[in-house]
Order: sequence, then C-alpha cells, then structure tokens
Amino acid sequence: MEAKKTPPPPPPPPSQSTTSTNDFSFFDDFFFEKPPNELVEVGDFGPYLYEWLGIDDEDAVVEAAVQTPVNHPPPPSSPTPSSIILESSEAALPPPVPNSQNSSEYNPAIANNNNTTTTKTAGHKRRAESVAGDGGNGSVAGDEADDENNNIKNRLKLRAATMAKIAATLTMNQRRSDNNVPKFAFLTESEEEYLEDGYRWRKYGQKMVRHSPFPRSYYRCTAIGCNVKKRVERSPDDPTHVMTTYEGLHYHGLPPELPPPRPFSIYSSDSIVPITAPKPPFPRRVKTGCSCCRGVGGGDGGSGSARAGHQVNNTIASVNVENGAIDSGDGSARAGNHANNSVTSVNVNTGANACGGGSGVSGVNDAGSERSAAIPTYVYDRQMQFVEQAVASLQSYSAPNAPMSDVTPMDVITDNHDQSFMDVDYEDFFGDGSFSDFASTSSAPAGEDLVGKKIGTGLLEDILNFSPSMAPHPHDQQQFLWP
DNA sequence: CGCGTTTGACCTGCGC
DNA sequence: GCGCAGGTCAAACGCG
Repeated sequence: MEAKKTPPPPPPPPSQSTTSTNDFSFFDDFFFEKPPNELVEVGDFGPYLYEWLGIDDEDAVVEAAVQTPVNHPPPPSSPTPSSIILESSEAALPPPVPNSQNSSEYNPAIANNNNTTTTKTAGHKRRAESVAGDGGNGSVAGDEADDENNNIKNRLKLRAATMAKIAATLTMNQRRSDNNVPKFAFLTESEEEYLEDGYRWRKYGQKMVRHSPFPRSYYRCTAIGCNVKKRVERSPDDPTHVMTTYEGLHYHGLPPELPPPRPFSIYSSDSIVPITAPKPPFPRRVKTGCSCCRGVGGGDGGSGSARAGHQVNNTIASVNVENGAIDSGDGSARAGNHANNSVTSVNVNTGANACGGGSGVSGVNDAGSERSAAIPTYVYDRQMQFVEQAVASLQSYSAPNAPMSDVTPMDVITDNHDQSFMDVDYEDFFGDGSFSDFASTSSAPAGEDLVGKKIGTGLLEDILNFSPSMAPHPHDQQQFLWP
C-alpha cells in the first residue's frame, strides 16, 4: 500500500498471554469496522497477530485462507473478493466488493488515483467520483496495479484467515451475541407468513415463543458462505401483520433465476415512478400457494413451509434497521412481492444504542433529537447497505404501481464509538428524495449517482453541523475529507 | 433421489 | 443451582 495511507491506530496487544485466545475484544472497534476498501494488514496488529492466531508465519495465514474458497462469482475487475469466507462473522464485515456492477467502486487503487488524500473514503464517494467522469473508470497502469491488487489479495487472505480463526474461536453464544451483525426488521401487513424477498432461504428451525401464539420460523440464506439469517413470525399484537427480522447482510447478488431489483425511490413524491419497472406478473420463486389458494390458515406447527403464492395489499408499516447490541425485538416483515405494497417508514439504526423501535410503529425515531456525534463514513456506508438491501428487496418485489407516496421521511440514527447518538432527518440529506443511487444496479441512469454524492455530502455536513465540538474517532478523520 | 421442511432434542444465557 | 426461553441442530420426513 502506498505511503499516503495513514496507518490505523494499532490495536492493543490481543492479550497479555498467549493462552487467552478468546480475547478478541480488541477487534470490535478496529478490525470489524474496517471500511470496505480497508483491508487488514499485518502491521496493523503489530507482532501480536500471529502469536494470537497461533500461526507461525504469514505464509501459513495466507495458505489457510486460500484453502477456504467461496463460490461467489467475483464482480468484474474486483480484486479477489471471493477469497473471504467466514464462519460466522462475515455478516458484520463490509463486503470487499459490494453488490455493485461498477467495477471502479471499492477499488482502492482507483480511489487513490482519484484522490490521494482520501484513501479511506468509502463507497459512496467513489461512486460519485466515477460518475463525475474524472477518471473513476480508469485503471492503474501496469505493475502498480498488479502490486496493488496483490497487496489487496494478500490482505484479504489475511483477513479471511484471521476471521476464520476468530470464528473458530468463538463459542456459539459468543457468535449469537455478536454486536456487529446488523439487524433490520420489517412489519408487513399480509395474510402470508412468508413473503418473498428475492433471496433463497433455508428453514432451519421453528419454535413457539412465549410472547406470541404464533410460531417463529428461522431461516438462513442458502448462498454459499452467506450467513444472513432471518426470523419470521406473525405479530402477536396484530395478527394481520407479519414480522421478519433480518440478521446480517447479503454480500452476493440475488439468485440468478430471479429478476434483478428494480431501481427505485422510497421517498414520498407523487412523481416517483419505478425506473425499470418489470411488467407484471413478475417471475416468482413461489413453491406453494398462499392462503387464498390453498388455505394456510392460521396454522401453527408445520406452517413454516407456507410460501407465499402471492401477496396483495401488503403494507410495510415500518422498516427498522439495526446494527446495535440491542435487538429491536420487533421482528419484521418484508414487502410482499406483489400488488399494492407500500412503505410507510424506514428506520435505520446502526448504533450500539438501539432505538428499540416498537414493531410496526411508523417513524419510530423523532428526527432532530439527540444529535451529538459524528459517524465515520464507512459506518454510514454500512447503514446505506442495510437500507439498500432492505429497500431493494421491498421495491423489487412490490408492485410497480405500489403507492410509494405513502412513504414518510426516514430517520437515521447512529452512534459513534462513544455510543452517543446522532439523529438525522431523512430530508436533511436526502433532499430530493431519490434513493436510487443505492440500488447498486447497472441500469440506473448515470445522473443518479450524483444523487449519491449529494446524499453523502449532505449527511456529513449535517453531522458536522450538529457536532462541531465532537472530536472524531481517529478512524474518522480521513473520512471527513469528503469534498 | 435430491433437496427442503419438520420437529424434538440440545445448547446456552439469564433471571431467580 | 434450577428452570425458562430463545436459538440451533440434525435425523426423519415429504415432495417433486
């Protein structure tokens, strides 16, 4: 890596003795929150890394990583993103290359080429840069590019091996309590227990829960290496609503047999129209009929296989995104894949202090309250990833004529490392309401990427305006070089 | 036969 | 320490 990259603050020694291999707490703040383009280097950890890993040398680390391939097809021109495979914690990691078809995104070499002072800038900046036509689609010439890619490869491998080691070290319950796994939830008015979202899920459990007469079903994403899970249950308070909670992020695309997500906008506007709305009826991966077709009824046990045949008039009453230690506990639901679905609010929370948003409560967080902290842009990026995925799912599988005008301003709540809150009203930085930039689709008109720049810049300005005296986290300082 | 679901058992954390 | 609750496992089962 070039010298212009400011070394991250070295983590404390993993442990005072080599025996406490379970002490990985020092990764929480540093390791797991590396932005998408920031890969762990050996030097980041000082001499303790291999000792902590119990591995003799770097070759062994890399070798271990190479032996754990993932079958995800890498995006074009991406520097070996598929080398990452993690047993449990990968959901918490930003993707080496996110769901984007812009090959220049998340390419540190290219990003560096564009701006030598913002090596640590996150994805949205690079999006904006590439659209600005200042070389964002360019490439690093010759050996320099090769060296850079090799460097990235090696560090990816190292991170993979390290994370695998960590995962192997974690006990089951340590994994369960991983605070870094993002969670987001939907509450959907639907007769169906299971609402298609475009991903393929495998059910691995069902259980009656105390607070509800309805069973809770547990699903895992079936994509290789993907650890995203979701819980599905009917709301005990309002049985007309289905709650679905997602845990983790998909770092892969939709199954190929599915239609790609439509570009979209979730913001309230009469003028909003889907950009490339598919013509109904949509292709669907529906296995069995819904209740209107075969009468699932309110059946308890054994109802887990009830796939949606079609959902009509679903209403997304709330979307709650959370990356915090505290589970919102409100479950969720996602958009049905059919007619007249609507989103009434989106609530994002990546902070350790969860909003605890109640289920189905629209606009859980009051905009403008408790503005105090700055957030790193990569945290913001992760927020946007959550939202991107969540809303993309909703939008992709909702009807083209869904009454999106019902959407209310989105609140974003996050925290910094000090866990203080910042609360930004959606309208503050999503000024024109367009959210399409984050759909990471190749079909979005180029102009929409400018929207992304606008959003990001606005957010940072908003943050800074509300926290002028807040010293940023050491990781953050470079993040705020966003022009 | 393969794949996904079902479902009882098991594991773990937490409160008392 | 015990019981409860949530989450997960895995063998059995069912369907295409």
